[in-house]
Amino acid sequence: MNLGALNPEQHQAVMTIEGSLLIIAGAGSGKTGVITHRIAYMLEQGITQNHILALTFTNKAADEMTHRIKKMTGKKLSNLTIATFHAFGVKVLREQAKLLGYRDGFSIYDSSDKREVIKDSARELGMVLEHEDLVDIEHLFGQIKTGIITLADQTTGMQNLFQEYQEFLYLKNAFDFDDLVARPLALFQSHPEILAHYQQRYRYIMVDEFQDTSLQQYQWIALLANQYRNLCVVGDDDQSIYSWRGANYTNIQAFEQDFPERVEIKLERNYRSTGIILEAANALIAHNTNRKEKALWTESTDAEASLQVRYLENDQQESEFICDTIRTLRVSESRSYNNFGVLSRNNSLMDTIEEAFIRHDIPYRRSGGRSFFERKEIRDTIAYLRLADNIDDDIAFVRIVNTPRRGVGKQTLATLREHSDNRKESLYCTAKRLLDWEKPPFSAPAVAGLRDFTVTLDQFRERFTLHKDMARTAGDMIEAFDYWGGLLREYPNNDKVAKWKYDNIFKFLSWFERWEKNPDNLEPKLSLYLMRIALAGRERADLDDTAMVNLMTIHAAKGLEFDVTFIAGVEDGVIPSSKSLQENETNIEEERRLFYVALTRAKEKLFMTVCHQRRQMREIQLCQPSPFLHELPSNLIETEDKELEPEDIERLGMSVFTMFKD
DNA sequence: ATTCTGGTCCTTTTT
DNA sequence: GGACCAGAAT
Repeated sequence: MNLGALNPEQHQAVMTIEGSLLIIAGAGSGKTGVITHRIAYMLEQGITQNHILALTFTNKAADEMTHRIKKMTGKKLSNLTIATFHAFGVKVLREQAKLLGYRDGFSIYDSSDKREVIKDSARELGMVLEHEDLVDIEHLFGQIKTGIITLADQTTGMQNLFQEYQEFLYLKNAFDFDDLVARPLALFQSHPEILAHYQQRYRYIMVDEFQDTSLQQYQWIALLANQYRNLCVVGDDDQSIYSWRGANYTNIQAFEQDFPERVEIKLERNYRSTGIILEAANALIAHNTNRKEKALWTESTDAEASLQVRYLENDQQESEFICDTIRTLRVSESRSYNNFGVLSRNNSLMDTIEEAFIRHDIPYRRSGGRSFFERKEIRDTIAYLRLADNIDDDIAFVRIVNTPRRGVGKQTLATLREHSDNRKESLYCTAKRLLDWEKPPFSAPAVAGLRDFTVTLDQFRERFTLHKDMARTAGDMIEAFDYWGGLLREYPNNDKVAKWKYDNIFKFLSWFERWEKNPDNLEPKLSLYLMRIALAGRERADLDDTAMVNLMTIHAAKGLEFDVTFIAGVEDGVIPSSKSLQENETNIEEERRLFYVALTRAKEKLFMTVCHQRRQMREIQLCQPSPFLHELPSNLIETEDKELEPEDIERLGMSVFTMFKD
């Protein structure tokens, strides 16, 4: 380990391993390096892996850290816990599942699964829900579970629905995302002996991205750290961008109160961005109130550096500009594709850009948004696996019982539901029970379809319990269910699409296989893989290290950096998002932080693009530049074709007029 | 009667 | 491009 490379503040942060520690780490201040060095130092001091817990927000960050520490120490890290809060929650829940009446191999429900369960619960109570109600309730239940609001304050109808929802989850042997934090916390609060057990085990705790912890997550780790009080939190209040998910940057203040003996270290030297970019970012964030004063500084002065704003006519031209610039810079400055990052406030903006990348043959990697794992064929495959693993997973059952089509429709499902509700039995078990009747209460095709389905699935369930060649088994299962035939029927005159989709499935299975066969993987079980992908969700396993341009939301870009960064759609209503401001005007500060995060991703060159008009949901919308642009010192910004000179504003006015004429 | 097929609305950010 | 509801095909 080379501690010499650290600056004095970083050095102090690494060496302070006993007691509580608050590290305020500005953007690009080498935070990850400090955390990994600190863990490596602990190991060097003879602290066993067992006693160390490091919590992060994304799997990517956790993997990156593990990788770096492994490289630094050259040790096998099988007992070191570096995980996301949610993954750590799963670990605790697996260890304590019995206590909660759950069986091993429970399912984890994401928000669309959650919505289905709410629907089921409502149906059970005879409630009819509009789509909007559903979204609201989903949100409400999340808030109840994360402790933002209390169940007792809700109407009796809502309380009943919530109870029913919980009951349904339990019957399906499933947890939703919020449970992964809420249940372990509740367990620690109600069972002192369990808490004591985990306190003994995890004596050194570290939390990354502390500004993004929810109140509940903070309570959880504060409880865990209460015995040994070796808690180190690392955060930057200026990069708090998850308040909509319950993140509460006042946790920093709570920490200061709860751990008065803490040591506080500020990392203010930035190693990432050039002076121009940093100065602009500092000027922007200074507009926020109620923040910890920071002065980021850098010694980097680079002649190549630049900060540009480009005004384009529409989103097509914006995409063209981005493509052109990437292609030009790649050649003229011999940069590799993966040194480029293209960021946007929301997913939908990326569609046009993505199309342009395809048109121009620019290899790209799109993360966040509708990812690989959200493709229908992949979700179907996962549902097959989920049901094979957890027979009570009704949501998976409903998804695939008629995929490919096998004559099991609405009516059959209704009958099935009716019979399962009476007995509190899962749909799959109900189906099997009813099929054994002399005269099953289904139509003839449905009987045949269900029979086929259950027989095949049972056969593969058997094979999965061997925990051997699971990816292979999964492939055989897809084949046995004739997914290929289903695809051909679905795309009768487009077998290219069918082929592509089928290939996706096997690409997915090859990742599964790689995970399964990895020698570092101590417990290759189907349920563990399913949990892993449920938690990794949108993050695609970065298996291919081919150079690709990175296309992502600003949220997804946090913690990353790019030599050349584009921020697309720097327009009023996009960033700051009108939706967000509608919700609450004070959200402007969070939107500003979001923009701050975007700016500070750039190392050398930063391009911001603004369109005059943009196609959104079949309609052409006129756009104004983002008010945040005025908060950047104008002397730093280059606008190559000075389009905002008075005569051009007039021209813009003209085009607005022409628009309305149509 | 039941499954299937073809038209509508809507998209902030994610573990 | 998907979830939803209304008619067509079996």
